[in-house]
Amino acid sequence: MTAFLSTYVNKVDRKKRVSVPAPFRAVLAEASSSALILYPSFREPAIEAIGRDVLNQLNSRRMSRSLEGDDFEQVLLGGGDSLVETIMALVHELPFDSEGRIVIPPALADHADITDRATFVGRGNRFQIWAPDAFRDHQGQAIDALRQRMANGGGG
Amino acid sequence: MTAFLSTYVNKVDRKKRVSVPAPFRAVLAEASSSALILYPSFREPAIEAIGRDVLNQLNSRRMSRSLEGDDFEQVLLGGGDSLVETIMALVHELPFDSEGRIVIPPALADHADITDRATFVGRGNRFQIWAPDAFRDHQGQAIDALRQRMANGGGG
DNA sequence: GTTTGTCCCATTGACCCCCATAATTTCCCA
DNA sequence: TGGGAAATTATGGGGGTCAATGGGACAAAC
Repeated sequence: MTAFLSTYVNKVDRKKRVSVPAPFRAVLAEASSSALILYPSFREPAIEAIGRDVLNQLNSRRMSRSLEGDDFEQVLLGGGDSLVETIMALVHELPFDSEGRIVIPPALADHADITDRATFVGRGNRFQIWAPDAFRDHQGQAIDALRQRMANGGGG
Repeated sequence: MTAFLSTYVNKVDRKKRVSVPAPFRAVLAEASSSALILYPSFREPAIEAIGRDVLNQLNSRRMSRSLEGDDFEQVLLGGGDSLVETIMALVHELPFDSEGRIVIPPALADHADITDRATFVGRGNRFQIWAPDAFRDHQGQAIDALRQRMANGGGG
């Protein structure tokens, strides 16, 4: 499985369109469905993005776990995993136009404070979309924290 | 698996291209994918380099571990391993041209202060790319430190 | 009628492929 | 062992291709 790697900053045009970086599109195209799933991050002012296939895997795994445990209440009424259930409701499935662009739904653009530019951040199995300034700050802090951790005898 | 060994200094041409030493390319070609992954070192003003297959293994292992452990939060929002997630964003996957050259991304060239020449340093499982002057200094200090430690009765 | 959204075409600039050359190394054979 | 030929490697440059971006046309919704 190829991964989402690296960071790209693309422009949001006046029609609110933004190109998804070609390497990310290529990763999505490898999966059975190349559709794109977006939802807000709960930890950060960012949009999370995964392929449709990941969501399918996740849900079938949830279902089979409930069935194997004879937890029919979970299958019929849910309730055991509020994080996943909440995210399922917040998800947007977006189509690409013929040039590989998407239109970010206003609710998500608001959440990440994205206006005229968007930073696409590879995270391996998924990627994120940030407002460029916010991401710079966030990444700087993350790197500082890691440097500290490694200087204090951490591995890596 | 054969290892990255020895040190080579190559020229960066005016198109910012630089040949990866043929012995290093040969090591990469042994893997399923011969693509090259670069990312900044956190400890030194140098670029770290590994094969693409290493990242693939790392990511698929992360994904299957999360799914099998029913850690859906990790799949959807990440957060369990800030080192890996941060590096995924800093990574660049570089293609070779038909002559075995790469173009070092500006962000990485800046980090290592590489302009017209680049030193390729074998480190066994990975290799590094340095500005030649910086590497000379660094290596000199490393050797001095080792001499001291051994003179003081230290082990390897 | 106005607005929203999607499809299609145009432009530009960066990147990658191809070709060429020179220097080095390897190989082969005497 | 030495010398020459062939292959490989490092380097330089031109041009075609593709990705990112912009804008217009058409259809659907309000």
